[in-house]
Amino acid sequence: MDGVMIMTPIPPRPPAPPVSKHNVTSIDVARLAEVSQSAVSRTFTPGASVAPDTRARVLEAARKLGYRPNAIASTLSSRRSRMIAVVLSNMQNQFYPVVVETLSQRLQKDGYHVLLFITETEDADELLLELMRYQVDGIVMASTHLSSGLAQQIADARIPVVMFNRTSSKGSISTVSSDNFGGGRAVAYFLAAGGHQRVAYLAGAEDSSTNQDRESGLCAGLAERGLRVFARAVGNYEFERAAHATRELFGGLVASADRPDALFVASDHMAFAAIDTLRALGLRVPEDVSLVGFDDVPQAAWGAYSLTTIAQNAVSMIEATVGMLLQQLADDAVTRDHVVVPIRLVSRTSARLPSS
Amino acid sequence: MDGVMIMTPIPPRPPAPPVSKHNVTSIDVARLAEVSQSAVSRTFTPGASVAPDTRARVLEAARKLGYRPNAIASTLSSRRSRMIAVVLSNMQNQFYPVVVETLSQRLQKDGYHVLLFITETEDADELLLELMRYQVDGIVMASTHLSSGLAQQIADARIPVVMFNRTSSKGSISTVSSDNFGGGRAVAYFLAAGGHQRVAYLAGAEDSSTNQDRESGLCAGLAERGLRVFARAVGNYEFERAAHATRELFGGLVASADRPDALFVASDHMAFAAIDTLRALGLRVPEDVSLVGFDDVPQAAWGAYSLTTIAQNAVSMIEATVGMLLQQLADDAVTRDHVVVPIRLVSRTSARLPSS
DNA sequence: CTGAAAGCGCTTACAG
DNA sequence: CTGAAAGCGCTTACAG
Repeated sequence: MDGVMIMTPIPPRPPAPPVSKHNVTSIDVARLAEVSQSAVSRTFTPGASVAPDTRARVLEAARKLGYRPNAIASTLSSRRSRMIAVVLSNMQNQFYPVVVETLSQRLQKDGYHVLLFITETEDADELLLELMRYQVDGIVMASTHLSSGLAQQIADARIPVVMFNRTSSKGSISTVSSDNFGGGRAVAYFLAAGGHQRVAYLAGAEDSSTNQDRESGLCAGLAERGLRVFARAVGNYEFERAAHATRELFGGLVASADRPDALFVASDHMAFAAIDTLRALGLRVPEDVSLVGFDDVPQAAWGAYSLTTIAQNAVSMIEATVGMLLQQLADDAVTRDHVVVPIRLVSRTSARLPSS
Repeated sequence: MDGVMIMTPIPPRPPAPPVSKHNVTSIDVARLAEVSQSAVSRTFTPGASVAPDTRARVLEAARKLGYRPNAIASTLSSRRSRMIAVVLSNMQNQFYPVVVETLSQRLQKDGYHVLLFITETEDADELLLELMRYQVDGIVMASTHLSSGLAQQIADARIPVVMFNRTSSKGSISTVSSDNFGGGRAVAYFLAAGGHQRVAYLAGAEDSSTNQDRESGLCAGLAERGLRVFARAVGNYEFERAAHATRELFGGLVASADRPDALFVASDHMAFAAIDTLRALGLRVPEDVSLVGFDDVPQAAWGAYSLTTIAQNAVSMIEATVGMLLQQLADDAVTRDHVVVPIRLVSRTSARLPSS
């Protein structure tokens, strides 16, 4: 029966109640309240000057009629939609659902709404242009990169953009990211202090700034401790590819003394795949291999993984993002800032502790 | 340094290029193409009648000017926004990120956009009213319930609504859900066939239709096999509460022969908490306790859990949801259908298999 | 504080 | 197929 659906039609609704098709507008309210349409508009515009009793009569009439200002009409005339576009890919990585949830609640708190776009592809240009048709007040890009041509177009249109959890080589767009380099280095220090000699790296997407910075940090930190990256494979931030990369790194060396004794994985999502794979190979975590992830997604704390990882402070990152957006909206000016949010190493049980 | 941010200001942009603040409109395009503004509008309206060479001149002019029709103005005059509101809570449960991703890609394919609302609270009414200000073409409710008063208002406004993964006792709103009763019953059959005698149930939110149907199915199925639910605790679809509920069910009985030998958990998300907790208590899954979840989220397949579970067919559910929405939009009529999508038991290793 | 009126940028009968 | 024009429901100077 797979794939079949059971439809249970319900008899047609009883004849519609005598509700006019006409939506109630500010003019209807004005008529009932015996004021001008402008007065109605002002009553619903924060900060506009309306006499207290005018306002009271308007509100009363609005309540009676069930009036709500039409946000689309308001957008057309005020050029403010109170919509923020959020562009994402990769909802598989639990970091992003957390971000979407926190971000959307944060924006709702300030009366903004989220227009969501999910794209797996690199075809961000067409998508962004489509977004701009909706007169969004700002854009949060937590996915892909921006072509420089498009970045220029958006800047010309005076739409604030923030790149979230990625930096741009051009520096021409505002960015918010964690201290990825510092995170990679902290892992290096931690593993070196734990006496590990052969630290492998499981990379995310090669062309992503997060991966590059985390890896640079790891290399720099290991170098400071007289070590270097012992082995490396690429997981592209994907679960299956991470499992495969782990097999590459350990597959032939399970019984060998020459296998990595530690593995730094560029994201928790890939780290779960790595742990599953190591265990399937018969290797124990952390007795045989210490493992450290990056993100501190909710599952990292789950008992079956208990992942030592670098925590990204999603709340701070979002606070910075929203702050930058709202500031630019308030000033009616597009700026370019680069915020780097500190990270924190969360030690659980997937990596051997420094013996000290 | 936790909580501190490092801001790296970038010098102000060079003087803006000579781009007029004026957005390019259909009038600008009409002027350049030497046609009427109506002709421009028709060129961008699928199905409108425009002579081929008029269209060509318009497109050429539009390309030169970088023109894109303003979707807000279009919404105001056509009363079609091509935006669908999606209301969610609980992005922690990985089923919902999967749904958001699939749903938003499915809608994008048809030229619709997702206006996202995340609400933890039961205060859906205010939220929905706010949504309606944006003239959304339809609403997908994958969260909370609808007060009957509000449901009526929405129906009066002729806005199609689909309740996703929940049913309503009133039947006055379209719904799409899995065969939750059938899923619960399938679990009962499966566990009974595996020789389990003491089947416990870890409930989701008591007032949710999904929980009620899954539990009814379990009870019915067990009854058919001459069994009944041996014990029960409530996890409310939350991870921590599920862990706590598991301790309630097994805490004092670890060494007892009188503890449950199987546990059906109303969602995978809670099932992960249950497995972690059982293991922490020293109980083996499935040797000491068989465990079955519901949803088949991506993590259910992860090695550390390898969860036997009832798979919801998210793609079919979404297809049905979008189909109903688009159909109603096309017919300009609000209907009420109830779609039930078949489920499938996915047997992994967290539950003992029927010996046959 | 208030009202009349122009304007935001489209769509859509209507007449040709 | 085409153009002139009304209208969608607001906001916002402007004048009082």
